[in-house]
Amino acid sequence: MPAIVALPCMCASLRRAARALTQLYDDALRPLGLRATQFTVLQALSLAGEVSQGELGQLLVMDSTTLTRTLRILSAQGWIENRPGKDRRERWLRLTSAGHHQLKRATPRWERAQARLRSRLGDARWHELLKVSTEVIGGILESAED
Amino acid sequence: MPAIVALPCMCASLRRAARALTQLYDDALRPLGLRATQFTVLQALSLAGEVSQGELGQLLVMDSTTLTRTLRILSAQGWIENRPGKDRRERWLRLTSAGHHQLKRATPRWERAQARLRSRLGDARWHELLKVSTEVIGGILESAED
DNA sequence: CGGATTTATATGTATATACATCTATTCTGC
DNA sequence: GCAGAATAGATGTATATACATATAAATCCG
Repeated sequence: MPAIVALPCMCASLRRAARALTQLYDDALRPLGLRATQFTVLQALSLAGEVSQGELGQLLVMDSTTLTRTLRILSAQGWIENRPGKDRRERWLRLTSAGHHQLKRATPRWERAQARLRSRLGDARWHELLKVSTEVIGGILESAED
Repeated sequence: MPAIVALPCMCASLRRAARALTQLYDDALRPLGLRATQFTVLQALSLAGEVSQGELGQLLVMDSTTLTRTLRILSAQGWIENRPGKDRRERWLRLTSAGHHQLKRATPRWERAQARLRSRLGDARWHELLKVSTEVIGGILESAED
């Protein structure tokens, strides 16, 4: 096993960690034909309830046009549905019952991946990483204001 | 500015942070026609010296076949060159002088992005995040051994 | 009210990413 | 040394991602 060398660039370091994490979660979810990213969208919709595509993009800090393609895949699987709102430019998204079911089926595997990682990291670093990976975004969005 | 909501999934949280970071660094490097990912490869090669594609993949925790495409772009720009090693399956990679020059040109912009983020985050969290984002990978690779 | 502006999403395009598979090469056991 | 296994990288394919631009709808202002 190669030792993991620190990188001086925060962006490179976080992207690298994200790649490694994605491997772990993708492996866990692969038997269900679900990618980590797709699981994230299902879980986010389950937590957020009915939201517009733009709101989902804000929640995930993801360009809302990027979501167009991912949502199309999830729609094709029958896991989400969308309908126009009063403002007919918007699309309101929610899980279908098949989507709820798929999320439910995937959740134990996701929990095992989380638990495995958490036990390897230790609770302190686990919470630390979860917290800082959320906080760091604020620092970036502030900068972008100007 | 939307408040950033914590996500329960570590993978989702890290991927989201990586997207946000990538925005910041891409914005900083855009005037040079360089993506954050490409900068990462140039910087990694500068730090690592001449390495094979596989070794670079290990350093970045990136599938070495993924590198094939990125390296092609950097080669087309004249920033890297590769030659076969004694083992003729391998490709040994290194920066060209144009590559060194491009890295040098990009470095001040990268440093400003790093400094901006670091001052927003504070030194403690900056170091924390850099450390944990490196350590978390070990936890994953161990799991994958079995 | 109506034209100009803004906004939400879709589409075209380029890069990032991994996996399955393929080819060329090296290594291993005999 | 050779046949079979293992390895390095290339290629095909699918998804992830952002940006520029297009389209449609809403809002603003005179």
